[in-house]
Amino acid sequence: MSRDDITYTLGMGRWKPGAGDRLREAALSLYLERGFEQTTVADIAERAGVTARTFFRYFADKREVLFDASSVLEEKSLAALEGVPATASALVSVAAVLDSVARMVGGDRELARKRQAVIMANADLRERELIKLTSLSAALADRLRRRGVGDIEAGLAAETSIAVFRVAFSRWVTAADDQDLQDVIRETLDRLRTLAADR
Amino acid sequence: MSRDDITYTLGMGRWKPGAGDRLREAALSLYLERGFEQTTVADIAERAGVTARTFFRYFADKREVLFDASSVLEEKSLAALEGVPATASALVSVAAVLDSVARMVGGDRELARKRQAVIMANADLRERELIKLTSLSAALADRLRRRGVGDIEAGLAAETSIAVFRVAFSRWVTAADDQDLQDVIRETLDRLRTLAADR
DNA sequence: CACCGCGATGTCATTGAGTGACATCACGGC
DNA sequence: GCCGTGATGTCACTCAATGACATCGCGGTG
Repeated sequence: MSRDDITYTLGMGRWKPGAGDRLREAALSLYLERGFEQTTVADIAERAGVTARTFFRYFADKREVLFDASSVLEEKSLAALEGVPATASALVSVAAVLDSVARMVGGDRELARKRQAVIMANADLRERELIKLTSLSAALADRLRRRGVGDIEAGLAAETSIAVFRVAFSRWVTAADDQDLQDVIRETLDRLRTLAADR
Repeated sequence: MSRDDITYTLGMGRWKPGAGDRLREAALSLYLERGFEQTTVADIAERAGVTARTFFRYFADKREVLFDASSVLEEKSLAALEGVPATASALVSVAAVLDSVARMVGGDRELARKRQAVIMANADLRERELIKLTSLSAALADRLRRRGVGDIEAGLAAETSIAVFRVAFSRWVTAADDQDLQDVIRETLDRLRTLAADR
C-alpha cells in the first residue's frame, strides 16, 4: 500500500507538514479512546500517517507526547520571575510564577480535563507529570538562589509552589462551576499561609 | 551448565531461600557499578543466581527493586499518625508523621547516600521516587480528612510535608557533618513557617 | 513406603518500547 | 541539470515485561 495518498500533497513537500502535531492529536485521542497502555506507538503513528520510527524522532517516548508542552511552560514561568523585583520575598516571587502558570494552563478547562483524565488513569503518566513539576521547581529554586534567596528558603518556596499548584489545580479541574484558576491558586496560597501559622 | 552448584543446599529446599533479598542486593550493587540503564534484568538475576523471570515474580519492574521498602514506610508513617490526638492541627499532625519517617530513614546515612546516588543519576528512578512520596502524601491527606481536617487543608498539609521532607532530606544526605535527620526536618519545618509568614 | 498437591522456580514464546544504521527522495540552491 | 540536505521509511536488534506450561523437592496422607 502506497503512503502517498495519505501523506503526499502537491507543492507541500514530500510529506504532509506538521507530523508532530498530528502525532500529538492522534496520541491524545487514542489514549482517551482505549487508554494509554492499550495504545501502541504503531497505532499512533498509523493514525498520524507516519511510521513508528518517526514517532520516536518527535518524542522521546510514549509518554512525552503529552508533556512536551511543559518545556515551554517552564521557560515562560521563569521569564515571569524576571518581572518580579528582586527585593520581593521568596513566597511573593513564587506567587507571581504561579499566576503566570495559571494564565497558561487555565485557558481551556475542557482540554485540561481530558488531559488530566488520561494522566490520572495511568501510573506511568502520573510519574511523568510529577517529574515535570519537579523540574520546574528545581529551575525555580535555582533562579531564586541566584537572586539572593537563601538556599533552604529557595528550595522550600519552590517545592511549596508545587504543593499549592497541585492542590489548586485539582480543585479547579474537578469543580462543578466555572472558576478561574488564578483565583483558586491565590486562594489556596492564602490557605497555606493560615495553615503554616497554626500551632 | 547446571545451577545446582549455586542454588542447591542440603536440607534447605530445592533452592536457596531469600531470592528476593539476593535480587535486591544484586540490583543495588550493579546499579552502583554500571549505572541503572547499563544493567539488564538478566544481569541482576544472574548475580542473584536465578532467572530473569524470577526477578519479575519478586518485583513489578526494574525500578521497583529500589522502592519496595516504601510500602512499609507508608504503613508505619500512617500508623504514627494514629498516635497524634485528633485535636492537633494539620501541620502538627504532619510534623509527627515526618518525625516517624525520619526515624526510619535516618538510621543509615551511608545506605541512604548510595541509594540516593543511584536514584539521582537516572530520570526514571527519580520519577518513581516522586510517585512514592506522592502516594504517601495522598494517603496522608486521606487520613487527615477522615479525622475532620478540611479538604483543602488536608491536601495542602500533606503536599507540604513532601516539600519539607525533600528539602530536608537533600540537605541531610549532602551535609558534610553528621546531623540527625529528625533535627534537620524540624528545622526545615520551622523555616517554612517563617517563610509562609512573609509578605 | 508410594502417591499427591503445592509452591517456587525454570523454560519458552511473544509483544511492544526504544535505538542505530542505512536507504530514499522531494526540495531548494547553484 | 546536478547536488546537498532534511525528513522520512526500512530493517535489524536489544531489552523490558508477561503469559503458559513444565519441573521437582517438600510436606503430608493413606
